[in-house]
Amino acid sequence: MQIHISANDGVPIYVQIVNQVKYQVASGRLKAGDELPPIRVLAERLIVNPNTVARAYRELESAGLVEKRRTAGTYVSDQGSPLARRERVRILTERVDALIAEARQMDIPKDDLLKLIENRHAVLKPASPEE
Amino acid sequence: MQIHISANDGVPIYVQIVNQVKYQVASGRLKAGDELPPIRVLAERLIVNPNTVARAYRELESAGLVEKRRTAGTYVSDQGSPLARRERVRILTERVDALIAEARQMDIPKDDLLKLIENRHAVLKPASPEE
DNA sequence: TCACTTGTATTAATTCAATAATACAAGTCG
DNA sequence: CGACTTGTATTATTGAATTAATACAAGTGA
Repeated sequence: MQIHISANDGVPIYVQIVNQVKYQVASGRLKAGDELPPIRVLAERLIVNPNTVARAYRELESAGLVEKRRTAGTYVSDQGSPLARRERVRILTERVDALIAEARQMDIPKDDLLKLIENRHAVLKPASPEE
Repeated sequence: MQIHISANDGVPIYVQIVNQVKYQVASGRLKAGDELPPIRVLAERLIVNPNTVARAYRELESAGLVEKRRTAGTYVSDQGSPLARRERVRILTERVDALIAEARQMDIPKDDLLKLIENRHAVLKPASPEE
């Protein structure tokens, strides 16, 4: 599993790890059952404190993307499972609610919002791995 | 203009001010041309440093919601003006882009996202002032 | 005009999230 | 069984964001 950290992004290291794992799962480069590197191993590779990787793994677990088997490692969970999908939808729902609230504050009607999403979706066509 | 600050929200004071002004403008309680309280007056009322209010006003200005007339006060700008609307759309576009990126990472198709927004919009029907 | 009220700028203190240092707990698997 | 490898917990450090203290600048409008 390849992960790249850029130091001065303003983006916290643990978030960078989370995002890259998420992307690799979504893109199929990481499949259900695949084992992630042990915390210490990845930490050493990234020249980062093990706690930082631990935090990333913790977030990934609570997002339903991976499962931790105590002393046996961390594994990509089955994304097709109802539980994993439900978790993803739950998280996305939070984001959507925030967006709707903001649109309302701005007095922008729902239909305009939907149109905006259509447009941006078209513009942002190729989901690029790098940010 | 009534503004309420809750101390231990985790939400920065200046953000609370910004949000409440935004909401009052969106809801029509503040209209184009209305004058906001002078920085010092609002600061005293909220028992907060004038700089904190100044920051809120600065953000509101750069969001296109208010206009500052140097020594003559701060006024709600005309939200119908193309400039104000363009600014609001610009800000909303950032949020939308982030949401789309997240949905993609989660491998949730556009149509599901749109459906989710429709649903949440219905659920969240009455935009409540309090959060 | 010119005192007063407005927003601005600069610097410091404080708070809090992110990261690190270090030690602990526990299941695996030879 | 028991050493090893795994994730966990606790505490400290650091750095950035928030808030505050204080002084400045400038247009208004009586």
